[in-house]
Formats: sequence, C-alpha cells, structure tokens
Amino acid sequence: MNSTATTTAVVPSTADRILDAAEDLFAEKGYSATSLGDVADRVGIRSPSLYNHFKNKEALYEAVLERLLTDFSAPLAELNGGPVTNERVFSWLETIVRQHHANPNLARLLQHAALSGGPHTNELIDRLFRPMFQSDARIEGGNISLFQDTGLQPWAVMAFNNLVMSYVTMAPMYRDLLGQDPFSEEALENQLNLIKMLLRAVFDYKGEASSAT
Amino acid sequence: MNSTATTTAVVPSTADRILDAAEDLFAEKGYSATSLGDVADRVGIRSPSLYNHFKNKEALYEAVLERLLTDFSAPLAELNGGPVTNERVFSWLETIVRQHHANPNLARLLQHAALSGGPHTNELIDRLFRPMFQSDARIEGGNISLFQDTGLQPWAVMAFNNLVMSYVTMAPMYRDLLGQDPFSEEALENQLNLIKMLLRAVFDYKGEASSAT
DNA sequence: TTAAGAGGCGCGATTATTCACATTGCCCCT
DNA sequence: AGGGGCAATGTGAATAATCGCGCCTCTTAA
Repeated sequence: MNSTATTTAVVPSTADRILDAAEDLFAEKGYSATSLGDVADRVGIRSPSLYNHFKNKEALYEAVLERLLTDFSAPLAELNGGPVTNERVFSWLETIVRQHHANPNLARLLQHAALSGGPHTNELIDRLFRPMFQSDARIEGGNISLFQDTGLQPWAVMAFNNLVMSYVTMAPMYRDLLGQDPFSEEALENQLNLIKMLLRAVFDYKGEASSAT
Repeated sequence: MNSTATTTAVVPSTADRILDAAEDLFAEKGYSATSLGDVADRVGIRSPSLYNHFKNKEALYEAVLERLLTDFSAPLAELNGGPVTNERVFSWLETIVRQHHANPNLARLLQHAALSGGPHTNELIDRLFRPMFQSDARIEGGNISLFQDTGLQPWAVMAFNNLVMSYVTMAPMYRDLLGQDPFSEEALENQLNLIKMLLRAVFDYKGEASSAT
C-alpha cells in the first residue's frame, strides 16, 4: 500500500516506518500513553531522530490520522451517490468490515478519541461519520420498515457501524473468550455472515413495531 | 449506593471519594494516562495522602474495578438459572442497557482494557463475559432460528453486548453527531427501542439463512 | 563538498513513591 | 476531670524514573 518511489524498491522510507510504528502504538495505547521512545525503539532509531521527520509528537499523530483517513475514505467514496438500494447497503457494510479487518488501527484510534478526547477528535468525527448523515449519502433508505416511523434511523446506522468497530476494538477479548483469532479469514467470514444476517432480519422484518416492554 | 454507617450521615468517606474520582478518571483516560495528581486534585487533597488509603496506583485501580464489578454483577445474577425464554433475553438486555446507562464507567474501563491490555484484564473478562457462555447461563436459547445452525450464537451474543457497550464508549461522538445528550432519559428510551427491535427481528426471522453476497 | 539523517547529551517538566512531620480525635489510666 | 499515648489522616519535601524536546556533532552517500 505505502511504497516509496525508488526504481525497484519496496523498502519503506524511515518516515513511513515511523508512521507504521506510531500508528500501531497510538492505536494500542492512545495518544498520551504512547511515548516517542516507544516509537523510536520499534523503528530501531533514537527518539531525537524522529524530529528529523516530524515536527513534534502532535504532528506525528496528525500524519498517522491523515494516512488512515485517506486510506479509509477512498473505498467508501465510490459507494456514495446514486440510489440507496438494499444491495448498496450490504456492500457498504461489507466494505467497512473488510477495511477494518485489514487494518484495525483506525477503529482503535477512533475509540481512544471517543473515550479520552485528545487532539483532532472533531476532525475524525467530521470526516468519518458526518458524511453518513448528509443528504446525498444517507444510507437509511425509505424501505426499512422496521425503523420507518420511529426516528431511529440514524441510531440504527450508528449501531451497525458500532457493530463493526467494536468487533475490532474488542478483538483481544474475543481471542480469549471464544478461543479463535478474531482476524483470521474464518473469523472474518463469521463476522460478515453475522452482520449480513442482522441486516437481512432488519430489511425483511414485517411484524409490528411496538409492544413488548 | 455507597454510604458510611454513621447514624444519619450520607457523607462519603475519603476512601470512597477517592474511588469515585479514580473511577471517572480511569474510565476517561485509561490506567496509565491517569495520574495520581489528577485523582488527588479532584478529591481536594495532595497525592501523597492517597497512600493512606490505597497501597499504590494499581491497588487503587483494583479497588475501582472490584466495586464496579460487584455493582454490575448483582442485577444480572438473578437473571441466571431457570429456562431461557425470549422474555428473559429481553429483560437481560434491558437490565444491561439500564446499568450501563446509569454508570457508563465500567464499559469505558473495559474498552480501555481491551485496547491496551493493562492490569487485570483477564479478570475482567472472566467475571463479566465468561458466565454468559457457561452451561447454566447460556443466553442463546434453542429458539433463535436465525442463528440455529451457523455456529454464530456466541458471536451474536457478543454482538448484542457490544451494541450496548459501544453506545456508551462512543457517547461523546453521538453527542456531536446527533445533537442529543446520549444519557438523557429520551436517549435511553431510544436505545432500548432500537435494541429491542433488533432483537425482535432476530427472534421473529423466518427467512432463509444464506445467499446475498 | 555538501546536506540529510542518525546519535549523544542534557534541560525542564511530570510521575509514582517514600519519608518525616503536624494535627486530630479517641481510648484508657490515674 | 485530666492527660498520656496512639492510630488515622493530612502535608511538603525529596527521589528516581520517564517524557517531550532542542542543540550539536558525526557519519554517509551523491
């Protein structure tokens, strides 16, 4: 995915290796609990050398965010526009699941930001979620009878999104609880099936929409 | 909830006030990003005074966890045992939602633990989740046709649990995105309705269980 | 030769933790 | 009643570790 432009090489530049290490550490421990010493250790250099590539800790964090956001925005952008059919919702969800499965770090970073605030949290919200709730990109079509008249559509959208993200942020617990690597191919298929079944149940639901306290 | 045993008093002991402050801070920032100075400031004492009540930072964290776990275990324990009916699953979910709504700190603490590890994570898993998957307390009855033969039941249980917890851990984002206090009474009813609808859709689903890639 | 990049050194701030000390309220002995 | 002792609980000062960060030097490759 990230490669420098040298003739044949796929050897990543030092800046990219710093970004990789910082991304993992920020995602795991959060912004303030991550020390530049940790980052430098993982890259194999001393921490002052980091300043040859990034102005300071916050700039490094910004660069990590920027790379993640652009990586994640691209595949979703091409799903926007056009009519919102059930199939589009399915493929939108599948894309999101596969993206977070391929790189769990954005979900983790976002979870840290939601819990602790930290710098640039608002930007994260704006670029990841705000588009979901704007006119030409609403996912909730007019055909989900279950949530038709309840005012719950946006909450339902966030719920499905959370389903995907919490799978990633809770992955270590799944590993222990269910005795399976949550990032294996098999587990990915499991999660896809589960979410599609839930979505199908929502789409196909024909019952009433009240009672049962 | 926590009161000292003096005749009329409800004035909390210093230890309890330390626990309250530490719970909030650990839940917000995580274990390592929380400084004892922060805790002491919030209580209104100096940080060395904390050592009169708790052996060290980790013991304070343990005490916070212990209080949260006992508070949360009680209402759920009485739901265990007996046949697993649909209604029991509904009331189990409602109990969990209301508990996390009343005190969001356990969910936040758990999320930090899942992301960063930290001390006592395994104990958290064992006491909160392991009971869900043991013989006499399985929530997944024999009557959920949607997940009958897919081996997805435990994943589905965790998914619903995540739905509840991620609502709490993502609350700040909800506030910004949907322009509503996620912990208001109205929002609580919203979330209860949403989750019950999803659960009803799962219970009532009669369609096939494959296709639609 | 030159400039980018890595390392050594160190400053100032923050952290968890310890310690010596002051203050308070309570029990017991006279 | 009075006072000595004592445990509980607060404080400021001190310590060792760690952190972000700037400065300056040395290496290396074009």
